[in-house]
Amino acid sequence: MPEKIVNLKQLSECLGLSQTTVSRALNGFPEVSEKTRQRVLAAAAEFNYRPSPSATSLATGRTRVIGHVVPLSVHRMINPHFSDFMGGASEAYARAGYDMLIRVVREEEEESVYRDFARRNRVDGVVVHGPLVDEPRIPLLKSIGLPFVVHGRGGGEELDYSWLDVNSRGAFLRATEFLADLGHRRIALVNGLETMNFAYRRRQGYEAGLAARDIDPDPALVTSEDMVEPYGYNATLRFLALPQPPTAILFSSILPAMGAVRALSEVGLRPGADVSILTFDDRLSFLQSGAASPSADIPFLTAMRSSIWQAGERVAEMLIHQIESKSEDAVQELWEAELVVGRSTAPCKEFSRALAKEVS
Amino acid sequence: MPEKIVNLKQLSECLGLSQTTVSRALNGFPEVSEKTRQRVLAAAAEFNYRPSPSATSLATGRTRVIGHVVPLSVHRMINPHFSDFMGGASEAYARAGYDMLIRVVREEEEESVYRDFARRNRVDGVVVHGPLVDEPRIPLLKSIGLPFVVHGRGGGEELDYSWLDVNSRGAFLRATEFLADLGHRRIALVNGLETMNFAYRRRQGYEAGLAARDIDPDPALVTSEDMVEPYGYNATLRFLALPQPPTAILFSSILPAMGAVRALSEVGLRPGADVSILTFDDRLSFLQSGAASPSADIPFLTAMRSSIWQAGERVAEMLIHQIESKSEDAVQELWEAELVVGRSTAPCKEFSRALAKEVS
DNA sequence: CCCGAAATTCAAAGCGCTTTGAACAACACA
DNA sequence: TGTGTTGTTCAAAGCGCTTTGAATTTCGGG
Repeated sequence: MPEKIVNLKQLSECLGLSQTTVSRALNGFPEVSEKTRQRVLAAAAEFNYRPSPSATSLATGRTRVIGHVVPLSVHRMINPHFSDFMGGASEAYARAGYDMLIRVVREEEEESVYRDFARRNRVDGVVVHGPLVDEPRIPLLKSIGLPFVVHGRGGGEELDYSWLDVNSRGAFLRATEFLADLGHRRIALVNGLETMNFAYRRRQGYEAGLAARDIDPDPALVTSEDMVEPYGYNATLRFLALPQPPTAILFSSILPAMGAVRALSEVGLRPGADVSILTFDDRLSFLQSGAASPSADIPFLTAMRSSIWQAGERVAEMLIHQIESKSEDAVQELWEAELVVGRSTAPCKEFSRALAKEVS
Repeated sequence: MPEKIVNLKQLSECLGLSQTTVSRALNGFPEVSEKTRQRVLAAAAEFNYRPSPSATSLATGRTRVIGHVVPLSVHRMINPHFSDFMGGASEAYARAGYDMLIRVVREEEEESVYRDFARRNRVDGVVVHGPLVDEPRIPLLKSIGLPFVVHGRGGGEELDYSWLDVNSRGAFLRATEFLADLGHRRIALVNGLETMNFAYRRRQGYEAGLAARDIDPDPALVTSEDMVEPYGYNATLRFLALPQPPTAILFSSILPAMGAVRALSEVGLRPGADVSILTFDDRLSFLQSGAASPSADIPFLTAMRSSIWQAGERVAEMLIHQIESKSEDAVQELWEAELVVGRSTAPCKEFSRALAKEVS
């Protein structure tokens, strides 16, 4: 039996009150007597009254929905980094009583979709994903006045909007120095697409790290693509075929790093012992074992870690706060990735030999 | 400058027409003269008019939004199978002009959320994910009259609701027979959680396959957990430590299978040559290389394949059709997984030896 | 017992759209 | 010239909520 639905009017008639009073009682306005409020709440519970979202949003202009606009380009929705971020965000939304709305659009439609969202109150705010080095969405959203928080940063001015980002440059600087300090001189970088600002910054960090250790960058050791597993597999095999293969490889994500592990095992090389592998690790949830297993004491892969799931949660919180406080103040958070040493990195063999010779 | 927004009333005033006529012209009603319709369309384009979704949905009861209710239990939202499905679904929604709404809820709230969705037209329909062997959501949704399509099937009566499923039992029967025909007698199963109906059916297929080849099932060779990478890693190591380790392992997803590959490489065994590995492969997008790489001619893993992305697209289409045609007819689709032979399976060594001895 | 202030409650006007039922033109036919 | 049709257009009544401005009740103090 399709449950009988009751609206505000019916509820107020049952109570012998006006809609105004019932509405106010339900929404916690102060000018309702405590006795009445209790009566109203009791009746609402009894009849299982729920306000209609469309009516509420028509009347108030607020929807309690946050939008995520996803360009159709395969690269985004698809990937587990994105969905882990969304997992975190949707939990935060759930806690605050919001829903998440996803709209997949053709690249060129993105702008007009934001305009619609804003003009017609489809959503109360949006999250901007994967900002490019030159990011047009940020000025657009500012100009139309739709609340937003960026996951990452655009390339230019950074102070007049809210964002949360990981210190990519710092993380890759640190990672490169770590490998160099193990004696590696030929360090490769398997980077993400460098139109994305985070990838661009990672490259900067990598180059700064090389410079800090007086290593000449070699263009043959750098590659930039979409961060999927086969990419790491192919890149690794290509590197190993070089006249002077790298002794360490730095990966932008754990997915290509897994591809690398597969490639190494196929050619009979061991991660760590033969080729050092260090990866940025977003702590993708499906790669973590639930309970702390004993073998997890020393992780397999050496990594710069930062949870993208938590980033999603935090971005959602920031956005909801911005919406509810109606504040215009930009809030920024820069997270540092944590270096976790695992078994996939080791001192460079050539370096050790050279060192031994020198000592003797 | 927050763009000036124009509503139906203003638009009709500019045109010197009534709201009725303008609304009908825009929505393609036949009783508007062609001349007027053209004028209206032109003006709507000029002023960039868009109807307000909340007003429309308040007036019509339709929202052009499809809901996905995701229980908070970590296992679901999190995993790439789910998000690949969602990727496919959201593309189908985009094509049809729908939005996807995601609501994360505590397990025990799920029922009341469906009730709200239905009563207050929050969404036009919902997709049911991961049906259990005994699935309460199906009768609930039927009783409240909210359109839905199930990805998978419940355990009981299957004919009175719409679903799309892969023939899990058939796929695992086939896979088991394939391994048995390579001479393997000790075949392990690394299954998903068997409260899920699909996992339950996979187990049935596996057991049927063993029975068909006169192999006694060994409980020590079967395990059932959440399908993440470390699970496959741990399970494989555990199997290898058995007094009589399996010579072939059947995986319910490519993620634990990847964990297995990692485990094997750590203990110095080769997939295929030493231990055969066969996995169900949902064609997770982030594991496919974009372009057909030459090395992809013979895939690495032998697998039963079926694209979960496409399943998402199709489920979305079925649901939209159900909503728009208002038809009550249940539609079912059962997809067959395709066996793709890769390099991770090979004849059983013991068996080959036995065979050789016999022949000589 | 009356008065003004404070505490409650209410009727009615939106919010922006769809849709019903009626009105109005235009037209052919007798 | 009047009549019935057909083709167009319209005013107004919702849809279910919030919110304004006014009305009503309550209550302490004179």
